[in-house]
Amino acid sequence: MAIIVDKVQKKKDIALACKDLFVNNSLKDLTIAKIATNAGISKGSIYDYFQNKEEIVFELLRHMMLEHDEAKECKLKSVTTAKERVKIFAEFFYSDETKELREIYKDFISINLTAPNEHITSFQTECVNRYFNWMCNIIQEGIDKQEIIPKSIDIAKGLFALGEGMFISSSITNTIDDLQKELNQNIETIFSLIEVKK
Amino acid sequence: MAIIVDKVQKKKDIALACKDLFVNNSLKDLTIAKIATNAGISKGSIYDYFQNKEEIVFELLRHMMLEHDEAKECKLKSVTTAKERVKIFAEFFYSDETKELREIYKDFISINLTAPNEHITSFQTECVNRYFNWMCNIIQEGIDKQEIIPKSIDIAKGLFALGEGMFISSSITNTIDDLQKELNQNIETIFSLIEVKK
DNA sequence: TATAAATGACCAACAGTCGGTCATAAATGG
DNA sequence: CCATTTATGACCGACTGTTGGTCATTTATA
Repeated sequence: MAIIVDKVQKKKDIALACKDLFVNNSLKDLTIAKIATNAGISKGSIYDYFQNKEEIVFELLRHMMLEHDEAKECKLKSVTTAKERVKIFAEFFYSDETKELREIYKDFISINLTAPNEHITSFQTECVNRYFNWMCNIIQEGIDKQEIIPKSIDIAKGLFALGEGMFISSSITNTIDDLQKELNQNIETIFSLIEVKK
Repeated sequence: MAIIVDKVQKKKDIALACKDLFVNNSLKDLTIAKIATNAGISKGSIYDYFQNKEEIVFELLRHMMLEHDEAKECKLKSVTTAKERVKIFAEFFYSDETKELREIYKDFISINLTAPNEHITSFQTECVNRYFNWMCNIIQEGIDKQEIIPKSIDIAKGLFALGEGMFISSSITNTIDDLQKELNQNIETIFSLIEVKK
């Protein structure tokens, strides 16, 4: 009897329309009014689709991550060794292609640290868990192929956390001069320790 | 001609008076008015000492960290091996004694990720750099004592970042069941790789 | 015409400002 | 040495502008 909009699709449209806005502005400087204007709808309508500003960030992150994960999956297939794969994994934290995603990711971390939002984080929990598992699989494959020693599996999650920790540290304080260099050097060293000696 | 208050001391007093408030509330729920009431002064006076809410967090963090670092220094002296020292270092991320400090630390990370605040972060940069160096020294000492192999030094910063990354991940998403267990297991595994074989 | 979508005026809460008040230390003078 | 004046900085809270979020009303379409 009346138009029925696809709420799921519209949420996605609104979030993606604001991508540049979120990427180029600090979350604090962004107002609902600006976001609404940018998305070409009114302030009131924003609230028909999202409960607050934070939810828009989550929606945006969700879609950018899905896109990124597909690209990553492809790239991971293009190499064969566990070490190469781990390095590709670490690219998330410094490469140019993921610059925009990282900006949103920072907003996401920031939101969740200041104002934990139980019901929204489920997707992100899944997502990070998926990364942990992904890393575990890469390591396990390396073990199965006898590239690296069995106990490498014990530091699989740690490898991901190492990247995350360095990323946060270098974002917040300038305690790391060159994230890419530092990260890859750590990976090299760790692999020299876990590689099977022939 | 008039009373001159020790601004440095008063900043400290205000910040410390609000410790419980910051520890027990999410930063978002705290208003300047609440903070002022809690500190026993007026809203206007808050602005005589701080530019905004964020600065109070920084001030508070500064003092809690200094206190924590002294305690840590003591504790580090009580053990002898690099592995034990690294484990003590990692306690920051999960122990009961540092619970309050961690809450403020989370606020600090959150603030800096959403609204980088150039002129204030210098202390924190120093602080984190100090932690990095601290860890490097612990590792270097272990190398000098021939407990661990020379190239261990290449993952010293990584060891600290690993803790930070796991801490953030476990705070944000429940992707880590037991931070303490996981962290110590990673340290054990890494040390089993870098320990000098006799 | 019935109903969902979209709107923007509206409100309450908040951060941050500013003119005014007051206590006290210094200066003055008897 | 004490009484009085004066200068100053600490402190306050009313005020302003901005923002997040609501809701009665309007608009569009099937």
